Amino acid sequence: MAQISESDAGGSSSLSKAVHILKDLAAHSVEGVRLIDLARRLNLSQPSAHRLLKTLIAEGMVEQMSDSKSYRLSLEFFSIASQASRREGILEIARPSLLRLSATFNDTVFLLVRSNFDAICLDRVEGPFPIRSFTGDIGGKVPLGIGQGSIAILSYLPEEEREAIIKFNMPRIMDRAAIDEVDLRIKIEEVRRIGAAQMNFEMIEGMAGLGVPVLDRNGIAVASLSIGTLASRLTEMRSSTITDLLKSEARAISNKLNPFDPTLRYPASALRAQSKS
Amino acid sequence: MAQISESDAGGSSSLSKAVHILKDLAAHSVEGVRLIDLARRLNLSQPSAHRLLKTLIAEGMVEQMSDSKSYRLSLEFFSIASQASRREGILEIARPSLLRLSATFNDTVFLLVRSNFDAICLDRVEGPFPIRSFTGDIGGKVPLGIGQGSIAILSYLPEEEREAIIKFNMPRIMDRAAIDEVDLRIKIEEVRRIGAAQMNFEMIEGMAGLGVPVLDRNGIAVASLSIGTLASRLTEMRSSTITDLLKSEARAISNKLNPFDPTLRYPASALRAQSKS
DNA sequence: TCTAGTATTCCGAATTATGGACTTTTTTTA
DNA sequence: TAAAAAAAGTCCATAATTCGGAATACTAGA
Repeated sequence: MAQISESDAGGSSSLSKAVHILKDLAAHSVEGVRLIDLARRLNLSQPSAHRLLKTLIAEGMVEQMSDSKSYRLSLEFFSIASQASRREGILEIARPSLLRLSATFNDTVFLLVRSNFDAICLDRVEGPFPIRSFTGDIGGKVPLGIGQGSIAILSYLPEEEREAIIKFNMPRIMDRAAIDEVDLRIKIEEVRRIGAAQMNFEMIEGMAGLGVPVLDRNGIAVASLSIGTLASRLTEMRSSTITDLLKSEARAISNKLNPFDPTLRYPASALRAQSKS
Repeated sequence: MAQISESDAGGSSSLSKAVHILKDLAAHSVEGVRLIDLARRLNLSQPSAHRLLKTLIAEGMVEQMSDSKSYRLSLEFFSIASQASRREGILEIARPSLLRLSATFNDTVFLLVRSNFDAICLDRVEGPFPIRSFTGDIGGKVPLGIGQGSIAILSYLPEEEREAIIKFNMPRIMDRAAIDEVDLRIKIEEVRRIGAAQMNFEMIEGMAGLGVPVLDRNGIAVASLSIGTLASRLTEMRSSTITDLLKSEARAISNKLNPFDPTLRYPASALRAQSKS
């Protein structure tokens, strides 16, 4: 699954390897990872992998299961991350919307957030039907351009940025979906016209979905709200109601998100006073 | 705040520094962190800090805010971290119980999990009253021995381990609560007798709580279920009902956790087949 | 008990990180 | 608005750290 990723351009280092290790551990967090498998998957020598793991353990990011010798991410890692009070952020703000939507439609609802060239699934509320989606579970990533939520975001990025992303992502997209650049551009135009991304053609058999962007104050997408459901359940009528509700929740989130985003709006100097060590 | 931590014993490395950077970024995630401040706080030369940050950015763990030049953790980091909490699946398994409990009592319910010498709050469902707890929000940590949920776990660890923890944690505990070792040991015995930890003496004024352990098949605590409420609401009668319900939910979780905990019970070989790269 | 297959440790070779000095950019002050 | 100050980012010779082959210690299965 998780490739070594990216062009190895320039500053490779032991740190990169360590990060790859963390990612690999995350990808196999349930069963844990054995040293050998890790080393093989990431093309590391066994001693190197071992040394890095040892350091990561010393730093509390990783732990070794006592039964088997397998390694996995430590909870402290999770704890550190959640300490980062991005908590005040979109996740908490959006959660009530997700719950409302899920309860209203009896479908699975997703919150995707843009991260560079990808959309990351930040939250997900399950409906009663088992849904297969591109993003997979919370934490999953898709290239911008695949799936409704993801396309909804892509469609509402500044043109220049969008172009760059399309250029970069097109190969990745074609790799995973039967779409070419023309299809994608047509789709984007449609999304911008309607304000929502609907999947007519089924990219996963039997599945369908609908996504709308969550915009910042400049009208640029930072996230998206989407639902995934059985294709048979997405009739014309339902689909229009759903779109409306998604849009209104997205707007609600935008409003809560925007009024004060100090990290973006205020001159950096104004904040600095607080951060005396 | 965040110290450079620990004895610098043995394997120091650039990786350690990188981890310190990540922790520092986590601690200052609201405003973002400037290169200089980071370097000063962590005793790094500016070029080193810069180089490490560059690598972390290349790996997608960190991003640079475009307005100021400050750095902060990227969403991908959070994405990886959230995988860490999914390890045992206990989060998903326990959530329904939390919801039920919270709905039944109208109080705040916590799921704590053991992590080395601490208990980490993995999940928390809010009741209508604002509750202050030791663990704080999701992701928060307390030393094992402080608070009901935490004591519930401590009480059901193997004796030897428990002793080691008490020895290690006692200073940290006394630092934060008016309890000495004798009090703690008496408390633990009581918990083991009753099967639940109840806070009679109020450690946070006006607050009270009740916690029960979630045991693995060997009767060792891996987590705890607890509620936090106003002291005035924890009458004798309520308290006994609540205890019963907590216990029954804890047992339910245990059962779901145990019958198939492949990572623990099955010969490692049985699992390996699946984990072909 | 023996025999893989792994995990862990050692250690000399060499690749990599390091920080002083320098350039560029941003912010503050006059 | 310009000049000064502060911070960000870059370069490079030096020094230290990482690297991986090989040896050793475990562990599970036969």
